[in-house]
Amino acid sequence: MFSIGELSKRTKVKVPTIRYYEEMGLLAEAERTSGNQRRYDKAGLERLSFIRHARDLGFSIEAISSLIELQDHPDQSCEAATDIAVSQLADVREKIKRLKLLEKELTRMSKGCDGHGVSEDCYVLASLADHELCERDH
Amino acid sequence: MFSIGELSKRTKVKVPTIRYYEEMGLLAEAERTSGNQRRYDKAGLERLSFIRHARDLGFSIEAISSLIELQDHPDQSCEAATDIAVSQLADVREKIKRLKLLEKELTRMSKGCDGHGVSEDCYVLASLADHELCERDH
DNA sequence: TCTAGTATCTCTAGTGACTAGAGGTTCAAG
DNA sequence: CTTGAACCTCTAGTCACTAGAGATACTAGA
Repeated sequence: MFSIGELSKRTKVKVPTIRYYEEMGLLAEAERTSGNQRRYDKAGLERLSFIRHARDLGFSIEAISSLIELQDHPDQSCEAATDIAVSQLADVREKIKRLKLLEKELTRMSKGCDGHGVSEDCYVLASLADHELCERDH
Repeated sequence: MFSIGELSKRTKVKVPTIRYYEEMGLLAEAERTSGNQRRYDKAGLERLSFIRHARDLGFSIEAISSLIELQDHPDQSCEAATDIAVSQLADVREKIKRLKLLEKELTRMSKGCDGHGVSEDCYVLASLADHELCERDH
């Protein structure tokens, strides 16, 4: 059994975040000492690691909730879990696509001005003001 | 002179968002009719287009504030503007890098399970529970 | 056993960039 | 002059935390 600080150190999840996850129902309510402090065991550590890993991969709290629900019912079909992962993957791909367009546009803008002139002639500012200067949608 | 609804239509920025930008100081306080409704002119339209374009490119409200400040002083050096653009570009590149790692990991996970088994054997859930199963950092 | 210092507790409020809704007023067309 | 859409302000909610206040608990050393 270890304290919330110890759990925090081991999982690299900040203490207030752990409490927040408990409040959101991702973590079961922890056991308490006589002085009302939380105490965790291996199961708690594993669950928090799971949550942290999923968050790192960009899953929402809601999605993680569903994943945990599935984890707690090992006999149920895991279709929902793969669905969530696949949809998360689609999401990530969409974001990458969008960011690549931004990258192109920002690169073009930055190259257009060396920063040594005055605002009036700045290509960065001109590009922002006039969308026509952009090469493509973004 | 046109109404906030008209401005919204022309810029594709929602009405409450326009009011929000005004509150945040991005847009100057609009003139009002005798009945207290906002009225905009070409300058207002252009400024909002600028803001919208910058937001589309992922600039923060704070960054846009600085850019507008520079725009309002055409005689000043535009170094700060290019700095902002370059840092935004670095930010976007960083995000792309990170998302690509996630994409790889999520692809691997999704491929590992067809969704037809039970949760207990689900590779998606197993991967989330055990970081060791991942190929690389993310 | 006492004490000092760190860790923990709960609660409230703030972040960014909006979005939603209530309840009331103004505008423009017919 | 009426009707209905558009507008007004204000408050609160979103997501996933983060920060801070003020109080209590734990733990290591004297």
